[in-house]
Amino acid sequence: MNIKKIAEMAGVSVSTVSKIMNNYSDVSEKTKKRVMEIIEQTGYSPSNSAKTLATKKSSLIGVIFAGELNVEFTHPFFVEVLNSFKKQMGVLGYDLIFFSNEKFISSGDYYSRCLHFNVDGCVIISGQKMEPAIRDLDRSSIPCIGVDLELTGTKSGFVMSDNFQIASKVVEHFYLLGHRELGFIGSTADSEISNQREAGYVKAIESFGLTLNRKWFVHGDDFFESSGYAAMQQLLKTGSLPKAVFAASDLLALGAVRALKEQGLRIPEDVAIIGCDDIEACKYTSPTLTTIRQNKERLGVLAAHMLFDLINNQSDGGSFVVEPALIVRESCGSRLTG
Amino acid sequence: MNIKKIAEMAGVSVSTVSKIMNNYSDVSEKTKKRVMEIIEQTGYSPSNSAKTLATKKSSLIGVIFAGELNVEFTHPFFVEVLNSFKKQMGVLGYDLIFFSNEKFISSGDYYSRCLHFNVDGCVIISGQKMEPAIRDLDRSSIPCIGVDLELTGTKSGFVMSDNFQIASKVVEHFYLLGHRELGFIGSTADSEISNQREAGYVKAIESFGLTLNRKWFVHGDDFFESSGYAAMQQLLKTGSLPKAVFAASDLLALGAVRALKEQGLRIPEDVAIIGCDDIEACKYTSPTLTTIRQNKERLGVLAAHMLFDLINNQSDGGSFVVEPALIVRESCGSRLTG
DNA sequence: CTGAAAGCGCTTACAG
DNA sequence: CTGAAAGCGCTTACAG
Repeated sequence: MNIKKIAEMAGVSVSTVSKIMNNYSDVSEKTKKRVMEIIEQTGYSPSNSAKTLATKKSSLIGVIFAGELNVEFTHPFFVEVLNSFKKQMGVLGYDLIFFSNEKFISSGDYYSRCLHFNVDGCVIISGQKMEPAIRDLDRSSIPCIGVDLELTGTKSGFVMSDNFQIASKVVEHFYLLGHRELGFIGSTADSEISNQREAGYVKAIESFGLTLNRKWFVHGDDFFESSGYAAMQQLLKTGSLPKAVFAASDLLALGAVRALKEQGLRIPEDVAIIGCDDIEACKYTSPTLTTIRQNKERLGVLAAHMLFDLINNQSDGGSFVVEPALIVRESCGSRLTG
Repeated sequence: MNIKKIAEMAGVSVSTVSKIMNNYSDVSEKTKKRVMEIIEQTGYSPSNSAKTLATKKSSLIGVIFAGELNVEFTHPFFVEVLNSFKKQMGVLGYDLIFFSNEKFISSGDYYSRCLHFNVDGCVIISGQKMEPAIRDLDRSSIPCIGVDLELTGTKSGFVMSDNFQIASKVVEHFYLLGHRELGFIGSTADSEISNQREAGYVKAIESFGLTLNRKWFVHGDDFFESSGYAAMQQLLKTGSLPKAVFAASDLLALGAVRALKEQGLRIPEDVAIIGCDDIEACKYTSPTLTTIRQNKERLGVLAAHMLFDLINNQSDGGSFVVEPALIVRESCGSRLTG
């Protein structure tokens, strides 16, 4: 079934059918109705490739996981942002296409992939480090929104949680619980997100008038559980432990918890722990994990609307920062103050 | 940049460039080399829409989550299958497109969506219940692979874990631990997967010569934690508890654990629990959860290869069943036998 | 081994 | 309000 057959069946021209499908006003109600009925009956849906070829618009949004090849769909934070993004983008009339990295990651040529598929825009989800190829895309004329990734191109924007505020809420919570000796577990120096959280943490410690002790700051190789475990072991080896530790991700926190438990240490009595992300597992761990929740749904919805506006030239990009929330569970004990 | 410009730059015809791009043999090495160099330099990538329009092949695979609108990317089991599927499909030269349900779920017209995008094939991931629209797709000439979903069309196939074997391994484990009073927590009667696991469980109980006690069989509204919690509360209310419970998903199991703990009951001392799926959280819960691991990576890889063969007419569909593995953790106690 | 031309299914000025 | 025709960027018989 194609537009020509529909036109024949309705006894009108192809142009007229096209106009009706695209809601042009200069068609009589009568022909419109007749054609619509035929479209309805036949279940006709215009070929996206032909339409794309003619208009240079595909109604497709490219989804790019920058950096970490093996994470993608299993990353608990991004997947939730993506879920909300997809839903909102669907409402706005777009579908999502996922670029397979395998063949292209070496050349890393995301830009030509975008041209290849004629995507109307991209959402770029940050991995560990920024690939140069992402910069090319950012600088191009293709609308891009970064999630937890600062995109600065003229047709780009980004959304992220306020990492400074995240850190500040953590320090405040520790402070109110009476903890003065604070440690940190982060990812590698490559990770923008980890660095921001660390910088915010340092800043907050200082602004609360607490002593900053760098020996309690350790780093893993990524944001995963085994890195947190290794990092805490590193701390344990020094023989000196902080009273409270902020980990830059929940999985890092859970790894740290495991290392502490293995040494017979109690949480929160011996060491209080706060994670970051509020992944589902936090509720089921022992102790349940106090953490910072990012508003993933809102991040996804914002990303979708920003991208939509960028595509339709109703925005020049910019950025939105979403406020995080402290989720108090068991891993820090109860508040001492009201 | 397009094929015409490449042709001009190389001083050859468009046809020749096309042949080179598509690895036709009847081109001289000399021209081939010259053209390839120009393609390299310019970073030219042919328009997918033009190609699709001309060939009726898009190198795109449609991904469909059938049924559950809100689950999608946050479903811990499917997301891992999908990750492996995507990777393998990428190697085979395909990209993935995700249909937005929002506009179409009412009409549920997946088939016309497939035509719209000219997808070469589809992977359909089962939700709670089977939508009629999936049947239409299954019956169509578009190659489809179901994941945990029995597709029977002539151009269809499916992969799933052996649910009978899952149940049998659970019963065996309970049996060897000395448990004779076995309960079950499932999802709704709509769920094919839950039903299969239950049927397998019943069969295994009987073949082990144990007494089947239907009063210990309860069902939630879905596969999620809160359903498991509610289901266990239902059991608790009856005043009679089994010694061991198999839940059709890990989240159901975790909900059940929560309900038991709230009543001061100990796991595994008072009730042993086995879940299903081996989601990440199992390792972090208290107690850690004994479960059945489905080989998600293998399911994804198999789905990809089966779909590829179906697309290339090298197969008539069929199905693969993947063997599950029992993962022993703390929620059943230690084995009493060797 | 190379190229001219028709065709894929749309949209969009443009003419009427 | 309606339609003929060119064009989007490819591929593919076909002729040479």
